[in-house]
Amino acid sequence: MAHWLFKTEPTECSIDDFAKAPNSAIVWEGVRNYQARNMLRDEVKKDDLVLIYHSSCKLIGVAGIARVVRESYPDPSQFDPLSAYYDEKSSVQKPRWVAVDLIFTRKLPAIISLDKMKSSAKLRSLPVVQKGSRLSVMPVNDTQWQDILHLG
DNA sequence: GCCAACGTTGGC
DNA sequence: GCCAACGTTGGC
Repeated sequence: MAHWLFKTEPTECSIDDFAKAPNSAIVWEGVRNYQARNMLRDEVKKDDLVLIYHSSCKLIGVAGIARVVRESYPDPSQFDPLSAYYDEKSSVQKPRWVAVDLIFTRKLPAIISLDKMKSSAKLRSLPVVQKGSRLSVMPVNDTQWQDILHLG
C-alpha cells in the first residue's frame, strides 16, 4: 500500500468537507497536470492512504487523511462545459484526465504546517517541501509518512 | 499582490 | 524538436 499527498485549496475542498460526509466518496477531480495525472492514473491504488494538504490559504499544511476507494477513471469534469475544469480538447472516446474517489479517514488534531515539515531534517527529500514543487499529487514514502505524522 | 519556478503552446 | 513567449501555481 502506497502513500500520497494531495494538494487542495480549502476553499475548494477542505478536510472539513470530508469530515462532513464521512460515509460518502469524494470525487478527486480537476488534476490538470500530466505528471500528476500519470501518478493518479497508474500508481494510485485502492486502499492507498492520502495526506490532505491545504494550500494557498492561511494555515498551509497537512490537515488530515483520506483513503482511496476507487482507482482512476475518466474525470467527469473534463466533459462538463460549465465546469472550471472543462477541457474542450478532451472527449469521452479519448479522455485526457482522470479522477479517483476518496473517503474520509481522519482529521488531524492540528494542521501539520509546511513550516514544520520544512524545518525537519528527516523530511528534506519530501517533494512538497522542495522549492518549486507544484505537483498536486505527490508520493510519500513509508518513512516520510511516519515522520510527518510524528510532527503532529 | 508579487514573483520565482514550472508547465504549455506554437512558430519555425 | 527547439525555444521564446505566455500562463499557472502557490508560498510569501
